[in-house]
Amino acid sequence: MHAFAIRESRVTRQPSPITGRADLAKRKRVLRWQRDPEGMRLRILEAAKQEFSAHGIGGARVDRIAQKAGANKRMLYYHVGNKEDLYLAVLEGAYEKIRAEERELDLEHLAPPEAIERLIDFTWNYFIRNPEFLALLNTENLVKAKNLKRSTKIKSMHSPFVEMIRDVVQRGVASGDFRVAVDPVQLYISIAALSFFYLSNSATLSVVFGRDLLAREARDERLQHMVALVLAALTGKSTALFAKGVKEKPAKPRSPAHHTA
Amino acid sequence: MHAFAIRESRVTRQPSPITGRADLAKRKRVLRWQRDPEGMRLRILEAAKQEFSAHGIGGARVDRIAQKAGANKRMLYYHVGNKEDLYLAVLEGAYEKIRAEERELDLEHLAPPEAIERLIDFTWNYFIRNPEFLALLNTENLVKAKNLKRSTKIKSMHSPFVEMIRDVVQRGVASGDFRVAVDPVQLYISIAALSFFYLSNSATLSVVFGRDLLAREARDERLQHMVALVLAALTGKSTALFAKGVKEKPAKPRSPAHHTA
DNA sequence: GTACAAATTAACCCGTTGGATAATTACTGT
DNA sequence: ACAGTAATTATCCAACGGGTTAATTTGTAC
Repeated sequence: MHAFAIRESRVTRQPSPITGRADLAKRKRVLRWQRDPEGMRLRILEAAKQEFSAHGIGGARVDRIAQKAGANKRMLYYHVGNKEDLYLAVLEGAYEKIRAEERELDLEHLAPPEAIERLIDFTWNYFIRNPEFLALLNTENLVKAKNLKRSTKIKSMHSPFVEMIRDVVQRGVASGDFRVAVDPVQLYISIAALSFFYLSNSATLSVVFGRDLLAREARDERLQHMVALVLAALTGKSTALFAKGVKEKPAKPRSPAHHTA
Repeated sequence: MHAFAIRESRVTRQPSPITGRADLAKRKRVLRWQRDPEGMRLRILEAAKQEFSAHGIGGARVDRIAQKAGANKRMLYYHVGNKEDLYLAVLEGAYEKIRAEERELDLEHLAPPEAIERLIDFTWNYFIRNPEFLALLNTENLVKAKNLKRSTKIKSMHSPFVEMIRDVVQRGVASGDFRVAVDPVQLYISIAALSFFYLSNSATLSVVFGRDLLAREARDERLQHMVALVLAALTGKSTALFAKGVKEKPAKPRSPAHHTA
C-alpha cells in the first residue's frame, strides 16, 4: 500500500547535509529502511496523542491511531502496549514536554511585575501552541486522574513554577512592587485557570457569546485582560490596559465595547 | 425485576399532602401505575446526565443509561431518541438549569463589591453542587461544541450575567468603588475560569500538588483567594484576606454570602 | 367487556472494536 | 552465505454496542 511511501517520506534520523559520494549507498539504504523502531514509536505516540486529545479515551479508536501513524495495528501493541498503555504514554509525554519548557523559563532575573507578566504570557502561549494538552488534561480529569495516579513518572515531575512564583512574590513584596503576599499555589492555579478555561472552553463560549474567541483580536484582548487583572491585584496599580476597550494608542480601529451583539 | 420497586419509590408527581378519603383509591392507582411516561422520561434524562458526565460521549453506554434509569433500553429510543438525541437533551437540560438559577440572582440591589463577591460565590457553589455540568461542558468542548451549535434552544438562552456585570461595574466606577471599567465579558469569563478550572481539574491538580483540593479547608481557602483576587483588582484595595494563610477573623468559620450549604 | 392506543419488554441484528495468532519480511552479526 | 532476531503484516475473532423488530402488557374510551 502507501505505507511504504509514508515510511520513506517521514525520516526520523536526518542524514547529514554534507554527504560524500562514499556513503551515498549507505544513505540510500537508510532512506529505504523498512525498519525504524524509534521513528515508528514516535509516530505512534504522536498519532495516539492526536486521537486521544481529539476524541477522549472512550472515543479514541486504536485502528485510527494505527492508520494515522502509518502503521499496522499490531505495531501499537509491539512498541507501546494496549490502549491503556498507549494513553498513559501520551499523558506522560505531554507532562514531560510542558515541564521541560517550564524549566527554561527563568523568572528570577526579572523584576516581579515583569516576571508575572512573563509567566502569564508563557502559560497562555503554551496552551495555544498545545491544544492537545488541554484536551488531555480534561480527559484525564474525567477519569478522576486514575492514570496520573499510577504514573510514578509523572508524579515525580514537579513544576518549577510554584517555587518560582514564591520567589517572585517574595521579592515583589520586599521591593514594594506587590502589596500582599499571595499563596503561590493559589496564584499558580489562578493564572493557569484564566488561560485554560478560556481556551479549553472557547468552542462553547464562542457560541454563547456569538463571536469567535479564538480570533486574533479576541486572543490579544484576552491576554491583555489577564495580565492587567493579575497585576492590578498584586500591585494595586491599575495598569491602564485594564480599562474596557481602552488602549493607549487610540489610532487603532479596534471595536471598543460592542461585545455580545 | 426491581424495576417495579424503583418505579414505585420514585414518584414524580408528589401526591398532595392533604388527601381526603375520597381520592384514596385514585391515588393508590397512581402509585401503582406501571405506565408513567413523564417520570420515565425524567429518570432517563437523569441517568443519561450521570452517564455522559461520568464517561463522556464516547465512553457513555446506552445500556448503562437504561439500567440506571430502571428502564428497558427500548424506552430510551421511545421517549427521547438515539444516543445523540439523548446527549443533546441532557446538555439542554443542563443549560436550562443554570440559566434559571442565574436569573434568580439579582446583583442590582447590592453595593458593587458585594455584588461581585456574591457573583463569585454563586458561581463557585453552583459548580460544586453540579459537577456534572462541568464535565458536560468539557465533553461538549471536546467535540467543538457541535451539539450546542445545532441547539437553537440553548443558543436562545442568554446568560443574564453579562448585563448584570456591566451594570455593576458601571455603578462601581461611578461610586468610586472600582477604579477601572472592565469588559463585562472578560470579567465574566475570568470569574467562571477561576472556579471552573480549579474544580474541573481538581483530580489532576490534587495529584500534582500532593494534597486534596476538594477538602473543606482547601475549598474555603480557594473561595477566599478568588474573591480577594478579583476585588483587589477592581477596587485597588487589598482586601486583607488576600494574604497568604491569613484570615482576619480566626473565630468565624467564614463564608460571607453562602447561600449554599 | 371490548376495542384501541400507549407504554413496556424481550430478543435479536449486525457492524465495530480491541486484541490475538501466526506467518512474513528486513536487518544483524558472524 | 546463513542463521537468528527484530520488525512488520495479513487475517481472524469473540465481545460489545447501538439500534431495531415484534410481541406483550397496561390503561382508556365507549
